[in-house]
Amino acid sequence: MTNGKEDKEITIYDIAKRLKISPATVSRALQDHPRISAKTKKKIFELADEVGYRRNHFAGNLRSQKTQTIGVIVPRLNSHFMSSVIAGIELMANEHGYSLLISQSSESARKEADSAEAMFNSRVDGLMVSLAYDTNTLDHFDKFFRKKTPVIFFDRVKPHRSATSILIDNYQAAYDATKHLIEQHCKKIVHITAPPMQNVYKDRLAGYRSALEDAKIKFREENVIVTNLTQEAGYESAEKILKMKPLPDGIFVANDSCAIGCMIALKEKGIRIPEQIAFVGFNNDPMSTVIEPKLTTIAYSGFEMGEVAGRLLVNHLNSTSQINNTTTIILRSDLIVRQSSLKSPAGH
Amino acid sequence: MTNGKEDKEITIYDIAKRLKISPATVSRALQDHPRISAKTKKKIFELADEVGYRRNHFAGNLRSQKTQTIGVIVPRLNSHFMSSVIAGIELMANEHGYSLLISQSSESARKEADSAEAMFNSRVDGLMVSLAYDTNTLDHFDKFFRKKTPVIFFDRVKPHRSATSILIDNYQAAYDATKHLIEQHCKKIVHITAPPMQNVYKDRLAGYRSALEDAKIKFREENVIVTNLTQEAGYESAEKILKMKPLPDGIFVANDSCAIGCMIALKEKGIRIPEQIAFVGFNNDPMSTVIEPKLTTIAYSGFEMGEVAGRLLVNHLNSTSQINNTTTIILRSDLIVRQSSLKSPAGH
DNA sequence: GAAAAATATGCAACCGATTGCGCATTTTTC
DNA sequence: GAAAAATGCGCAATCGGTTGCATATTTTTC
Repeated sequence: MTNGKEDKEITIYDIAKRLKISPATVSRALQDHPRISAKTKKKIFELADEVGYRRNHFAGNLRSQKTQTIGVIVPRLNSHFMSSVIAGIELMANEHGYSLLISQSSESARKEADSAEAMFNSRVDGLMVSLAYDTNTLDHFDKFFRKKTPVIFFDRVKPHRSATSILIDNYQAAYDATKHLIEQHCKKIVHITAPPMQNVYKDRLAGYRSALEDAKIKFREENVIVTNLTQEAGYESAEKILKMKPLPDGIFVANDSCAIGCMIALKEKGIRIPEQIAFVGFNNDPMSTVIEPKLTTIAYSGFEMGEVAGRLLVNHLNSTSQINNTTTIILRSDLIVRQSSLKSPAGH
Repeated sequence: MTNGKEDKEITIYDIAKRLKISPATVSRALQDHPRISAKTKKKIFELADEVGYRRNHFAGNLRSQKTQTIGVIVPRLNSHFMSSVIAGIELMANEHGYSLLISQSSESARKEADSAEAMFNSRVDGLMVSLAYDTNTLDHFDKFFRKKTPVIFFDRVKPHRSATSILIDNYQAAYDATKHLIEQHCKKIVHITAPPMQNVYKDRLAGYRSALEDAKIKFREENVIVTNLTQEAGYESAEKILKMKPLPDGIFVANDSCAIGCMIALKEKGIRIPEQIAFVGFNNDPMSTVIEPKLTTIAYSGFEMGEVAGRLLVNHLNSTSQINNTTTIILRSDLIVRQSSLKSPAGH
């Protein structure tokens, strides 16, 4: 069959024996330790290469008590935004020799806690989390904080003195989105969002409110619809909207899929968008360019967020930088104007 | 601060000492070894629980030469289908104590080989792969085959005597899709697909062709448009279509996003869908219900595919079943008829 | 050219769980 | 009641790198 050599794993002991030196020297050489002479290193690297030596992570990690693994917990894996974030994290992690342990909470705080427990037991070197819908305490991460394992929250975050957060300025983004609707002469703007338990929804609500007030439009509780932001929820919200008198002339939704569900329902009822009701979403999901009219939305890159989070964690773990110096990182977001919000003829 | 106990990791030695028994007994008890008495086990479990013992994977894996890790390589992470598959795999893997090492090839055979190499070096217990666009050899998996590490291909597969494949019947699905268009009285049906290097595209092309021939419609090379199946490619393909004389009256696209790109472009040119041109896509992407008219498509569950693949691998690794007995698993797929293909008034 | 400093390598004890083998104790067998 | 079988547990080696400390060798210093 095969060579025979290829079947047995090569260890540093094999290399040491062949070169008549000690395993310690081989180990150090492989780590590019300064105390090993260039000549010896060369010999070792060449032989290692020749015989196809592969470091055994388990032996090394056992000794060094590092796992070279990063845990990632997200609400769900199969959303465009989240899978982009993960792609970004993966890129950074892979580049620096870290592996990813990925788990989803399915928007449940309990499963999030379970995942955290599992991650803890797997002794991940660092943890990245985007919180579930109904997470209202960070107690399940206490173990990590106590052990000084770095934890990074992204997008859906909660402030904590031992953790770093990466997110966009949700307040400002929502302010801009709402202001844009106002500039399109909307007078009655509805906001569809999730329960304001998570920062993202609380801040978006606040931004919406401020924009209204700055334009001397009174904020009204009854113009805020709280849902779970799924596409179905959007569809159902349309009913509530149709019952409003007068009908709103603008709707700002805290996420695109929900906005799209709502638009579809309203269109079925014969509402013209944007003429009767203008729409702004949030996230720049690929779907936002498929719906008709195309959806105005807030764009921010999940991939970039993943990269930033990944880089931050990796740098900290390799201690080129201390994570503690940073508690919050704000990434850029942009309002992308499309037809769904353009009442004025400016929109070519 | 904290208890003090919580800071140091508990090992089986600690438990052994406290109970005045040997670590071997503790180890065996924790594995529910039959030779340890129920009484002893009980004591051990209780203490382990009390002091918060966590098994050290590294020590165990080092000894047992198992990593309890499954490698996953996908073309890209941020597609609805792929992230669903991964969600399915994650579920199964997690349930059985396996971790996932995830990596993306970005549709490049070279990066796929790199990832495979990395997975091999991480000594994954098993590997799941959906092949990149331009992968035309499985040589980069030889190492796994030689080492008898199980490899499962899913969706985008290539037959190999040492690997198992999980996929749908692409031929039949494409046949059904095309037949459906024919039943809608389409006479000239265009097929947009990717280069037929991968099974999925080859089989879909064959199904399309057979359906035509069975309906006594001549298959014409010039009615097949080869692209990379992105949404942009669909958009661009519309140009080619508009130049055809006569215009086709039906288009079967090998994936939804490309179909949608094409539909958007055609709509912009004033083509009426489905009246002038009927559309059928493939994958049942969430976008397919957002486009107008809603897209008829082939539905199959990525989540389920992930679950099946995960279960198969896990069972094999736990040797409750041998994977070698199975070389191919075909999952169910369904034609979902929506407005985009309904020329006849039968549509609801 | 001897002492001091710098460089290069080795020894051996870890890290924590697993497991073949052996011994001791208890139970079964006839 | 002695031999055989079953049960319960411990000893000690093992998996493969890592690293503090010691030792050996070379280079520098004056």
